[in-house]
Amino acid sequence: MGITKSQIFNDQQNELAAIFRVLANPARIAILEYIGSQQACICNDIVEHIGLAQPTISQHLKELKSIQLIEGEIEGKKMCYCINLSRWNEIQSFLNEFFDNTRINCC
Amino acid sequence: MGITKSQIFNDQQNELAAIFRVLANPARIAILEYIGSQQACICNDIVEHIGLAQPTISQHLKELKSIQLIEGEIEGKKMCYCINLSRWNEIQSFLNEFFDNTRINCC
DNA sequence: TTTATATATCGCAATATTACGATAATAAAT
DNA sequence: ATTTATTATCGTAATATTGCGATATATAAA
Repeated sequence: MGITKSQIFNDQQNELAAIFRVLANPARIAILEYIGSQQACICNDIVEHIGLAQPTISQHLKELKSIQLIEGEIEGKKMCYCINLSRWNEIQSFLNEFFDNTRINCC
Repeated sequence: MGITKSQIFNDQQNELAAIFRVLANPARIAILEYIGSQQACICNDIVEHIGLAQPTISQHLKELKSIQLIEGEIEGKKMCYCINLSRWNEIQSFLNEFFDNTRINCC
């Protein structure tokens, strides 16, 4: 098999897992930290800062965009990426809800 | 290549990614939610509740144990799993730190 | 219009993950 | 001691992920 059986889980569980999956890579963590620390967040700067090949970074940025964690704005021939703050906060709350609701009984 | 280049990232980034990786699966989310909702958390109950094969559940439990999110206690021939509350809280704080520290400037 | 620069996409190789059947290991019950 | 019940491990097939070279695309500069 090898494929996650997402049909047997509910939307909230699948969405949580999807968010965690995007965050489950040190390059993407590093990219988010770098974007968060910069005023300007030019794609090429990210490539140089992280130390992975440009296509690799581009792919990671695409994954981060897929859950709206970051947004890209065209600036001439450059691309300015930034964190989507409202989505950032929304995801943080969503994760905290999961941690808070699950922290209960047992043993 | 296909392997994550963890050498080029720092410990905090790698640890964050490792935690997110364990959480990045709806079956493991469902297992955690189920364990959190029960007083007793017998392995076999988890198997029946989730609806995946017993070896699959056992493997997921192993992953959750690998980051100390849950603990298993032998009770006769049964196994009682429970959430490790101090680790649970520690991880929640660690993730919040990441979200809080990264939520900055840009655009 | 040609050239240079910046980013995205394609295709592939190397690994990692998910799921499960078969089976081993363990402990209670008979 | 044998059987039964519960959980773990092994091996494997199907897929997913990571990373990069080659290349396409797009815009600015010359």
